Amino acid sequence: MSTPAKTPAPGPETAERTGQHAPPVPAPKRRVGRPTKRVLSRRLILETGLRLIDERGAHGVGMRAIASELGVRPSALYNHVAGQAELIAGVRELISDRIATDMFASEPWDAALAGWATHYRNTFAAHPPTIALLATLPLAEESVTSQMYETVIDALVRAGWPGERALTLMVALESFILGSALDLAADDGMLDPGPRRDVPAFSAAYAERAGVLAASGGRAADAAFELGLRALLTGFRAEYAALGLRPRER
Amino acid sequence: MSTPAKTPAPGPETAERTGQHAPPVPAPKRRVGRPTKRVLSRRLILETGLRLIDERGAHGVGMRAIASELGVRPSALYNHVAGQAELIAGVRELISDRIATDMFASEPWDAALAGWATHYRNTFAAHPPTIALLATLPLAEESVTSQMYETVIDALVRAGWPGERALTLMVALESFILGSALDLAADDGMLDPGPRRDVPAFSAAYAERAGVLAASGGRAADAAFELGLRALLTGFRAEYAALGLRPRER
DNA sequence: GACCGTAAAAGAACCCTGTTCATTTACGAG
DNA sequence: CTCGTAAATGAACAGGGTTCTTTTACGGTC
Repeated sequence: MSTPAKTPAPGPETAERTGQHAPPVPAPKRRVGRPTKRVLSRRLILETGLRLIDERGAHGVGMRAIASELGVRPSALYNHVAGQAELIAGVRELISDRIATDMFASEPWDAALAGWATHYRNTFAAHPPTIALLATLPLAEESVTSQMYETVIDALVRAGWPGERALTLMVALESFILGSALDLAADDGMLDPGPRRDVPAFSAAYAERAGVLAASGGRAADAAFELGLRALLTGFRAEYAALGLRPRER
Repeated sequence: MSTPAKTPAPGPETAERTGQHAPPVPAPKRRVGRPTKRVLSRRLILETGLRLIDERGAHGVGMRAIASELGVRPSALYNHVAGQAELIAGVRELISDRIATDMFASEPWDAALAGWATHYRNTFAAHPPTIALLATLPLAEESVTSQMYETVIDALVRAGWPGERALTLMVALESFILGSALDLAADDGMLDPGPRRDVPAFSAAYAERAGVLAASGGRAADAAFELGLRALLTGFRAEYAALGLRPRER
C-alpha cells in the first residue's frame, strides 16, 4: 500500500517517499542539474500551497509537503520563494485577490459595504484552514490589498465621509469580518457548554439556538455575522446622519 | 560557535546552555532522579509560558524554552502538561480568567456590554503576541470561559432578549472584539500604502488619520475599536427597540 | 521498619521541520 | 564557443516536539 510499484530503472530511485500522501504524478525521477523544461514557478508553488491547505488543513503548508506534492526536493522551492513566511503571504494575496469590489461602483455606500463584507468573509470562508493562518499576518507592502482599500475608501469619501473617518470605519468593519471568519473556522460546537448545571442561562440559550438553526438549516456563525453586520451598518448610518454628511458633487 | 566547550570535569554538570537566554537562576545543577523538593507544577509552567510570550513574543512558548527558563529538561514538563497544545490552551485560560464581568450586575445591558467588550479587548491587548496564538484556538470544554458567557447571557436575558438572540449577539460582539485584538497586535503602520500613486484616496485618508492621531495622541486601533463598538451598540439598541423588548420581571 | 507502587526528575534518543550549501546541469547572451 | 546565471538535486545542519528509559524520592501498607 505504501510502496507504489517503483519503476525498475537502474538509476537511483530517490525522491520516492518523502511525504505520507501519495503524489499524483507517479514518479518525476528527475536527475540532478537544471531541467530542460521548467518544473517550478512562483505561481505554481503558491497555488499548490493553497490547494494543500484546502485538502489537508493548515498543516499542509509545509515546505516539504509542497515540494513532495510537486515532485521536487524542498531546496528547489527556494529558487522561487524566499521562505515559508513569504510563501504564506503569497497565498494570502492569492485569496485576497478574489475579493470583489465592484459593488462600490453601483450601489450606495452602505449597501456596498454590506455586500463587500459578506463577499470578503465568504472568500476566506471558502478556505477555512487558511483563516487562522492568514488573519494573523501583517499585510505585505505593495500588495493588491491596497487597491481593494482604495476602492472602499474612495467610495466612502465620495459619499461624504471624511477620509480619516472612512479609514477608521473600514478598519472597524474589517476587524469584524476577520473575527467572524475566525469564528466560522472554529468548530460549530466550539462553545457547547455540554451537560453543566452551573451555567443555566448559557445552556438554555445554546439549546434554544440549536433548535432555531435546525429549523432554518443555517449555520450559527452565519447568523452571528448577519446580526453583527446589520447592527454595524445601522450604527454607521446613524453616525452618517449625526454628522450631517451628504454625497460629494462629482 | 555551536559546540559549547564541554567542561572536562568528571561530574556531569549538565543543563547548562540549553537556550540562548541566560536563565535567571544561576545553575540548578539537579542530579537525576526525583528531587526532594517539588520543582514544577502545572500552574508554574503555564505562568512561565505566559511570561515568556510577553518577554520574547509568540516564539517563546516552546517546550524547550520554558524548560530552560525553569532550569529543567524538556521531558520533565510532560509530567504536568500533556503537550504544547494543552499548554497554549492553559495560557489562554490564564488570560481569559482575568476578564471582568462585574459590570453586568450593576449596569444596564448595553452599557455593560460596552464595558465588557472594552475590558475583554484590553485584557488580550496586555499580551500582544498571545492574540494571534490564542484567537485561533478552539475553547476547551469545561473552561472558565463558559462562566463568563453565562454572566453575559444571563444579563441579556434578564434585559428581555430571547436566549437565542442573546447568544447570537454575544458571538457577533466577540467576533468584533477578537478581530480588533488582532488588529491591535498587528503593527501600527501595517497598512501604510507608502509612496504609491495608484491609491490616491487611500493614501490621502491614511495621511489624514495620521494627522488626527498625532494631534490626539491615540492609537489607530483604538479609534477603530471605539467607532465599531459604538456602531454595534447603536445597532443592538435599534434591534432591541424594534423587537419591542422590555426587561423581565425578576 | 522494610517493602513497593508511583511520582517526578534527568538524559538520550527519535522524527519532523525549515533552511543552507555545494554540486550538477541547462539556458542564453556576447 | 564561452561564460555567467538559473534551476534543479542531494547532503547536510539546527532546532523544534515528543517519547522512552533510567534514576531517585515520596507515601502508604504489611
